Amino acid sequence: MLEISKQYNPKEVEDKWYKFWEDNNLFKAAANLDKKSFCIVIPPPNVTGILHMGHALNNTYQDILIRFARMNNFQALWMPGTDHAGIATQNVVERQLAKEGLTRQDLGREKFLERVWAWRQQYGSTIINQLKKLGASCDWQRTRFTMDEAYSQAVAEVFISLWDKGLIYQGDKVINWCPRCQTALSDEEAPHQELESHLYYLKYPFKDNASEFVTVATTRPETMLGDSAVAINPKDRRYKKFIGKTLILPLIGREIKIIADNIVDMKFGTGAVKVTPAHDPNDYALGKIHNLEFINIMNPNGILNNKAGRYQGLDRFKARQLILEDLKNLGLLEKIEPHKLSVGHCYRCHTIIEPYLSRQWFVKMKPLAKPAIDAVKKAKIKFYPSRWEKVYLNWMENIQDWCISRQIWWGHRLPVYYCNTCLQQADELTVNSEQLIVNKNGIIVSKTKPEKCPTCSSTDIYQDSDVLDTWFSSWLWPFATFGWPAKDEKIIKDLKYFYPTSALVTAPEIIFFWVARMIMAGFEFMKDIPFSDVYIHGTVRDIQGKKMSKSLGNIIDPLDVISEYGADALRFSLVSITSTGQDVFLSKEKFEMGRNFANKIWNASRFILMNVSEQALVNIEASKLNIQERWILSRLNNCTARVSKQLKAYEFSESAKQLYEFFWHEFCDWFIEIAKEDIASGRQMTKAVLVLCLKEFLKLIHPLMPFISEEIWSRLPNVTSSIMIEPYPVSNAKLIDKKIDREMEFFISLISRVRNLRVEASIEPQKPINCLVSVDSKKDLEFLESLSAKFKQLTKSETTTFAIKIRRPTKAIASAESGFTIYLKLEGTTDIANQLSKLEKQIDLLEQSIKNTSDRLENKEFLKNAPEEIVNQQEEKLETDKNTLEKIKQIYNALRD
RNA sequence: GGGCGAUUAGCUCAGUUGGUUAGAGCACCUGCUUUACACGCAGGGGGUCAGAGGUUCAAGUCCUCUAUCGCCCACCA
Repeated sequence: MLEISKQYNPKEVEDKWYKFWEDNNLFKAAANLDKKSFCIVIPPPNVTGILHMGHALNNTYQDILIRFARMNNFQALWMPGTDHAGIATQNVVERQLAKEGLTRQDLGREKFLERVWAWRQQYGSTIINQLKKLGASCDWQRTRFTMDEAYSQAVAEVFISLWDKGLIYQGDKVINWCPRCQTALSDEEAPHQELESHLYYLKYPFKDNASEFVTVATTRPETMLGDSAVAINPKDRRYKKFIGKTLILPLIGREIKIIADNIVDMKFGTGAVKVTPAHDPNDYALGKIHNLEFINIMNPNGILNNKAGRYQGLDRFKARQLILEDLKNLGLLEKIEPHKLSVGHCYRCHTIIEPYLSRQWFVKMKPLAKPAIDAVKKAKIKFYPSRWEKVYLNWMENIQDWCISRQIWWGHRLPVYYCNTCLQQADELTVNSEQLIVNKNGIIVSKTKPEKCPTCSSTDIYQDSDVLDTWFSSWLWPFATFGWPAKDEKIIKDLKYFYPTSALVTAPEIIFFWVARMIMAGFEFMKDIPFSDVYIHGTVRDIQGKKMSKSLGNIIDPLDVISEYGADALRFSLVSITSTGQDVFLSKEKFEMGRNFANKIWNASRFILMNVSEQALVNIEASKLNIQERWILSRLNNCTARVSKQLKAYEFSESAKQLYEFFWHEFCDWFIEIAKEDIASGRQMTKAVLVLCLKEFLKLIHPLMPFISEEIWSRLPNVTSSIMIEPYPVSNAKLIDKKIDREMEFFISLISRVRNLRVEASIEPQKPINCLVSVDSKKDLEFLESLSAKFKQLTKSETTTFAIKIRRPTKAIASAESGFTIYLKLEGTTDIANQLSKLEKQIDLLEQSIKNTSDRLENKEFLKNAPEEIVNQQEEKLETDKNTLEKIKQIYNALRD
């Protein structure tokens, strides 16, 4: 046993056990009708991803749930996989190409995609390997990728199904456009951030009188090049008379009309608003209603085009500066005011979004949202913490159509084909007020390329070049990972068994992107919820509360923490620090807690293993247990009950604290210390209890700290199989003994008092003392006498006398609590003044407390309203306080004399 | 403009349905090479629970308002 090192070294342990678990297929889960299923689908990390603290937290929770369920005899499946992450991945590969001086256009679509697949081949499993370091017990043989052939079939199937139902349409709309990525984005992909900007007041002269103007206010002056009207509110007295008049658009010289619309806010700016239908969603609506010209002034890359006159070729922000200068020179810039505005930013590259008119594909969301709203309202799906339900419902009830087409190459290409012949014959596609394409001629939606056009039999057919939003594949994750819509027997069996899944664990920023859409897809395609519980955890931040990001340089790399402190330390620290749903502020030092705890577990185990031989342990018989053994079993079962309850309720940090408290402060601090002498004297029952407690504790902690628990487990006598497949401990209520708990509390406070007295009296730590304990009742006396050897051992006293109400010995210092007074024979000098002041303080506190309590008990309202239990409690408290006060006063008076 | 969260010890945070003297980890102070562990042991100091009002026999906990910080949503050009 001596080969066990003094310090726990996770490096020697973790990889070994992970390999063992994988080699023995312990993460594997197939449909098994003899067991209940428990399934979690992993939030698929991006293939470009590297493990960060957010992943560490997210996956630790999932692993805890899965391991807990597995040990509770569920058929537990954690379905892993990665997401192709369209824009993100394309950006990574394009950056790589740029280093070679190439663009994706240089390669062409096909060659570029080959490059991406090659990249994926090389780096795509990085994050999977990192999850393994964390201890994630996913069924890796099932690992899915959103661009797998089967998965892509599911995506196409879904597109076609929605198209057939009229829920997908192509339309011209002002959408969020990223000029850097050069693609459309959904509203969720263009989060707004507030900027300190300006409101510019521009003067537009009248056609018939160039010395008169209408002043408009705008935050994006460059868009004036595309103006096709100025709008005012018809009720606005200032402008009423101008309705229908013509203005000359400065710099461009185009004639534009003044129109009236109720949408215009008279109080904002000047009350007159420039209308740019191709570059603003509101103006677009106005343009539709008033039949205005849609003038697109910009190329997809944010450079102004030939509609921009002499500003053609300039970047949108350079053009803004120049236009302002020019207007100023012409005397047409009235003023500039500081103005806060919130602007959309590309969620991938943070470039400012351009509202941009283009033809895109959309999903009509309102019909999909309905069952998804009901499911949450009727609690078929529950959020933890529940406050997220409101956020979810608010979004769902105001849901907008979803722009799903992206002008990039990496992703699922739209299963849409165009017949050139039909398109040429068809009139320009007309769009009705709902943005639905009315004339579908020429559009063919199909899983594979049709050989000829079903309408005209032409073979001049080409595929739409757009790909689908990444989330258009992710929203199918809970069932497409099982192989839906294929009809193989195995796939159907698995789906039926594991779907709906049990819990989904994710961060709040993913609720709209993914959680909400999965719920909608679940109802639409599986006719059922995708999961019943959604656990939303907080965001991991640095110690100043900032999000961790590479650019801020405030990242704590989980892999560093693992290599320095171990995966168990990482997991345990994260979970204990993070309270339900709150953001967590991290610094490296915080992981010391987990490391220290692992080390404590290690050393306590080392101690037990050094003292327990390989021989068969005696059976534990309740009747043969002594007080401390009964006590620790009571505490163990109390802990077991609470931890199980907490894990079922997603109270992870509570369970971590519970386990920490039990193991460190009850088992190690008291039981092992007390047990040392019993071990020395060869008491077999104590050894059996030690081993039992350790075993049960290891099982309890295993979901949180899988590696160290497995390592120690494997070293225990008579252990042959993995702790992973042990049944999770169940609390035995009969062993929870409140009376013993109270008695031990009494004993513990007695020991603490003695130790405290020692320090106060400056008695050297090792010096044996003579201790007299006076108790109030015979019952207490008997109890203490049964523990008298332990008392001596723990207080290092040479002689100990217990008695009922002894008289105070001369030359002694003393200390008291309600049930006892302790006297230490005084030798040499002691700091009496210090003693007195301590006692005075104690007296003050007690007197205050007694006053409060008796006031309460004299209050008739209190007696009338408070439950009996509380009244009794207060009466008891008054008694014990009085009792203690009396004792302390005696000590005080004696000492003073 | 709406919504949510936070404000408790020097720091980071717990505190279940209101009910004894408000807890933990870290940091701090005093001791300790006590043969499991200094990543440790023993003892200790430290809080007007952001502020104001209210409900109640009883408020850190419930209600209202205020302040500060943070996050999310929203087509104020």
